[in-house]
Amino acid sequence: MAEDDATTSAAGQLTPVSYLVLGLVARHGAATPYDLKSFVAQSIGNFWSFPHAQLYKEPPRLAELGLLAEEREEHGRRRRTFRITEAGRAALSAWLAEPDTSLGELRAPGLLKLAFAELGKPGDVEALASAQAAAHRARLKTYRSYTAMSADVMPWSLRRTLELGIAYEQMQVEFWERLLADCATGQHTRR
Amino acid sequence: MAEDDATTSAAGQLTPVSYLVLGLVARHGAATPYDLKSFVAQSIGNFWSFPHAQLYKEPPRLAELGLLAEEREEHGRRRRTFRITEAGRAALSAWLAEPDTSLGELRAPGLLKLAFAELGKPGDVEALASAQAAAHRARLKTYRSYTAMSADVMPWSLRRTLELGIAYEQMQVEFWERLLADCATGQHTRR
DNA sequence: CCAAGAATAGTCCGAAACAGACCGTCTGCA
DNA sequence: TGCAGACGGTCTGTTTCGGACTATTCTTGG
Repeated sequence: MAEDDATTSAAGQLTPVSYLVLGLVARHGAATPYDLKSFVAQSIGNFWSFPHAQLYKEPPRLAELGLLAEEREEHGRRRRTFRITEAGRAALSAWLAEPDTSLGELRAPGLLKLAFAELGKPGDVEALASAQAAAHRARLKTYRSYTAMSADVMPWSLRRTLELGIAYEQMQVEFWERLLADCATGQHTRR
Repeated sequence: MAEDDATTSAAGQLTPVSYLVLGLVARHGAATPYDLKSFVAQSIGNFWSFPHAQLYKEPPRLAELGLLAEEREEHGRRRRTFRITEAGRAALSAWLAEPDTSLGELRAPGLLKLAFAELGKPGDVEALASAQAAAHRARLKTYRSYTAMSADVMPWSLRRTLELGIAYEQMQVEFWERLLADCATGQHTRR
């Protein structure tokens, strides 16, 4: 397999983190790992946590694959700045072009606890539901405050993901509040 | 710290998987790792994937901590059967009793792709939205078929988590269908 | 002006998680 | 009776994960 087709040859080794990095670098023109860390923290990181160590490890790896170009300060903080290459842009485009049918995961500790609520003491569910509702309400509020951002810092695609985040949190709040209400009326063991 | 308080001493080393195993064993009285694997596959595994290797590794670990009791066939398939101990029941109760405020994660590859959609070709988003909507509709249908199950195999707590699953998938379907509709009318780049 | 502390920027490591290959055992039924 | 498919389990090599740790630069108030 020749190296002149980065799209094909590298695709197998690219993970979600890879595309996250490629996408962020492409969007911003150039970025240091630290920049990536910040971008992630205020966007996708809300849904999907990426340990920052990964955001430092991934760019050099992508550079080796020829998808990014690296340039490093010699002195001071020795920042590493990355830019996307043509091959990188191609790999990103190819990924964006293939529609994804995978469903992802919903790793919610509260949900796991609820699944075994029947084994706990009577009051436990109420407390859980109440805590969860509050936590999700808080996050919903945060998300809503983001909607005020201007289009410059928030491309439409990002705004769309924010909308999903809002819809998700709203659903969670409704779910836990409904559960709480049913607990109050003794409905929860029936149905 | 004395060993006579398993609740306190073991709590630090217990992960979500631990409680999943404790809970399943408690619910069913006794279980082999293989049973756990099956239980997980048809319930929580839909939201949160646990590699089966973990469900084989965790029970012996919990047995060492005194939270499970192990008993093994000497011949044939050499099944390992686990039962919950008093200490295990206590640890589980303690976990259920503390309300959880963590929000969990939403690891959805489609969402990641959407976040960078602005960098792709015009038709890409439609294809993605269409594929995602279809996938979530399919899962929604599966979940709905589960609601027919009797209360024997489906305790109320599990039924509740199923309800959340349904609400979640419904929200996803609506989100992607709305996006698709907006694409058709050229709305997506504005807003 | 300068010291303290906050924010910036990056490295490193051990412990888990993870995916999946692989291997025996048993049951039903053709 | 033989074999397909479900059962039941072990193992291994990578990645991921979380967090501790270091060093540089900026800010601010005394």
